[in-house]
Amino acid sequence: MQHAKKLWTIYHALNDHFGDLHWWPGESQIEIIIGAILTQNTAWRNVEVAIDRLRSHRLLDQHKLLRIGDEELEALIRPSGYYRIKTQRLKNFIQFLFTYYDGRLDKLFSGDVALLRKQLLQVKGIGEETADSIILYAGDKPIFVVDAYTRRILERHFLIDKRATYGDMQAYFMDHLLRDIAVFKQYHALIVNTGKHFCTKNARCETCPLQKLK
DNA sequence: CACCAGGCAAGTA
DNA sequence: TACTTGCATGGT
Repeated sequence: MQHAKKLWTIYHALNDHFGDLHWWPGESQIEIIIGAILTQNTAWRNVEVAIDRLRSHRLLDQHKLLRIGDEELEALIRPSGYYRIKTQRLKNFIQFLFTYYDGRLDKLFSGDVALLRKQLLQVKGIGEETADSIILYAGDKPIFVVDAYTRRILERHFLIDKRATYGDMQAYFMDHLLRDIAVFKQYHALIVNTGKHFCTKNARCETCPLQKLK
């Protein structure tokens, strides 16, 4: 109850400041999935360049990506960094999609969420945050996405201790908020924006909308 | 120049 | 379980 109240207070403070962020940026399910993999430990602006290059080559399409050679894909996504390993990660996902779901995203997202999450985590290169981003933003299914900003903000506001795992933090949100897909999407988006603008690694801004809550 | 960015896997102890 | 390291580009 106490936790729920804090989380809603934070949500409303951030929501008043940033407004509706309409996440995830991306026009199709496959584009969102590709972005989720490419943005791993990488600035989003670099990912945008890579995605635009794929778009201009009409490659935001699992059927096309199934056929593409490693070298061509590496060259196209190079601006997003880790381009060799990310090429393999993208192809790992595409292989998975065709092996178990006939290459169809509607099939991928038609079953049980918990099972889907386990399956995604089997794909080499998809960890918890990437799996949850795919499920929430591409699949439009209720799950909360945790990232480095989430940990930093929760720690700085004494809502979790340093030893908390990803699952601990995810449960913290999912157990104390309404199970509302739109809220989950917006809350994570608000956290990322707060992290980018106010709560960077070694800078804490006095104008952060959360400062006045303390 | 150093440090950071919407992680993950593999190795070590 | 809990650290450590490699992966790579582009902005500040």
